[in-house]
Amino acid sequence: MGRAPCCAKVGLHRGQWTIYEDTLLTNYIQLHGEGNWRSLPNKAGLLRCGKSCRLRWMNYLRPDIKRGNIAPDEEDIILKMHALLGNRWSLIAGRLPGRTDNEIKNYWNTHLSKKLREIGIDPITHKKVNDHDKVKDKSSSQKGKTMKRKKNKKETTSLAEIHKAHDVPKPIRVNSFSMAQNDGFSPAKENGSYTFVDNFFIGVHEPDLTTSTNQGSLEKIYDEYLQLLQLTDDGKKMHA
DNA sequence: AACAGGCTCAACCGCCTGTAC
DNA sequence: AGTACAGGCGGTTGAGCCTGT
Repeated sequence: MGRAPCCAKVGLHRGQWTIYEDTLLTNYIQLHGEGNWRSLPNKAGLLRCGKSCRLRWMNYLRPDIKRGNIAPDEEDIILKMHALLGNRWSLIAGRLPGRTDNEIKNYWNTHLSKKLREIGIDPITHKKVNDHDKVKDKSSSQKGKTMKRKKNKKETTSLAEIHKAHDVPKPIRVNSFSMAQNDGFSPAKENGSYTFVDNFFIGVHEPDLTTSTNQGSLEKIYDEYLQLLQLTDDGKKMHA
């Protein structure tokens, strides 16, 4: 028996949300709270898929959404977290209050991955690439819109497989982390303005701890994730 | 000014996971 | 234990804007 679609798609609105739809959704959630996304559109009088409502709320309408450019310290967190976790955008977003996974994903794809490539860092492995690879990559990035659109599934799968090579444990779904600070953090090696740990690129900016986020310093955040990875790794060994 | 190509980001799609029954 | 459903996630798309020629 096949899986039922998340919603009947016939007769539903798609594409850009109107101000009226936004108002309906916001009003409904303010009255009844989040959740029950499947039944929400009917109750709120929206001709939208429940998933679409959830996405609109999470990525745009939520009152705690932070708008505007990504700050350098936020960028550092993204780089460090991506180096540790790969494309676990929701986990990374959990460390950036007011930022959404979609926003971070977009920022990574449009700015950071490009930036890394320009300074000779592979955005997937976070390791230095040689000049030959850089040239190759540059030429491929200049391909036209059509070529970009024709990117097929197979290619993306192989990228996903590369990510798996990080051997990053699949995280449990959580909204945020709260862990004890680990004091066993080894200082990063400096290479110009780039920061490497054992030849593994973890950031462009020198972390400015005087402008750290209200979640704590970057070092602390980084420590937490290292500890998390350590714990998960220990757990695997215990079960093996 | 007009056009083409590039860039950005909101939204969609399909799969995965957790949970209730 | 098996099944179905709801929610969540990451990858991808495409409309609209920007920029260079």
